[in-house]
Amino acid sequence: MSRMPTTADAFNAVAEPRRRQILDLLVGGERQVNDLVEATGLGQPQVSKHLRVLREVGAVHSREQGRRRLYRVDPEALRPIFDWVSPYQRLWEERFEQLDDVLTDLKEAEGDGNDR
Amino acid sequence: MSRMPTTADAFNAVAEPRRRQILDLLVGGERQVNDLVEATGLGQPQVSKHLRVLREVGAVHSREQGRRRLYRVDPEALRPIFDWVSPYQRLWEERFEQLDDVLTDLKEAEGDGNDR
DNA sequence: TTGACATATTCCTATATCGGTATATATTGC
DNA sequence: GCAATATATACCGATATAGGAATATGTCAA
Repeated sequence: MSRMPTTADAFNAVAEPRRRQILDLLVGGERQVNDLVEATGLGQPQVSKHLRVLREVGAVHSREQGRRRLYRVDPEALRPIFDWVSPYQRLWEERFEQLDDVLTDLKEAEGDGNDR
Repeated sequence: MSRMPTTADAFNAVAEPRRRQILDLLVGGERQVNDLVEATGLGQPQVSKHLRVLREVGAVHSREQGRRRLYRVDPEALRPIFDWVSPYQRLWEERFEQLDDVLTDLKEAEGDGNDR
């Protein structure tokens, strides 16, 4: 077998930095494709293809307005990513607190003359 | 060009569900490879290869103990994912609040003694 | 030393990608 | 209808995968 398709889920779709960039641009509001082409510096077909992937995982939706197509972000599709990664945040925060404790202890120990 | 290597960054590394599963198992504490093989049902070489990818992006570290190798998770490597996705959480929460407001308004419009 | 155990690496193959270029499909305005 | 604009799709080429099987490396124990 090969690697999982980019359209398999949000995790795969968002692994590509250009697609994250596009989503970040859409956070500012609806945009048409040409806007995104200009903002990203990518070719128009490339942007359309990235949008297709994002559409297939539900991360964006589009609405037609004459000959242009307006895209908007659907943050709900990214929730599984947030849900998965959130517990790890607790871990690195705990670790930070432990480091903090160590530093506090060092400060206290500094009281008499030990170097460093 | 082709798709970005899985070892390019944490986003690509965790796009593979098996690797997320392995990380989730390691949250419980250090584990040796055979443990992970049994817990995941994957083949031993597959697990070793996944661990290699996770190591290369810094998501796990290993320590040798005799003939076994103990792996532990390093949550810090996942921080960029959390940082990127967090702002989107606000968006879907806002949306939820809006929905909530709508529901509240509907309730109020309904008029009389209904409990929540 | 020899054999059993634990882990990593190599080779193979099918597959899905990504960018680039060219082209197809609408839609608008004259 | 025709040219111009906006977007999507098709085709190509190079590449990196993921699982499977076989093998290499390393360590312990009798």
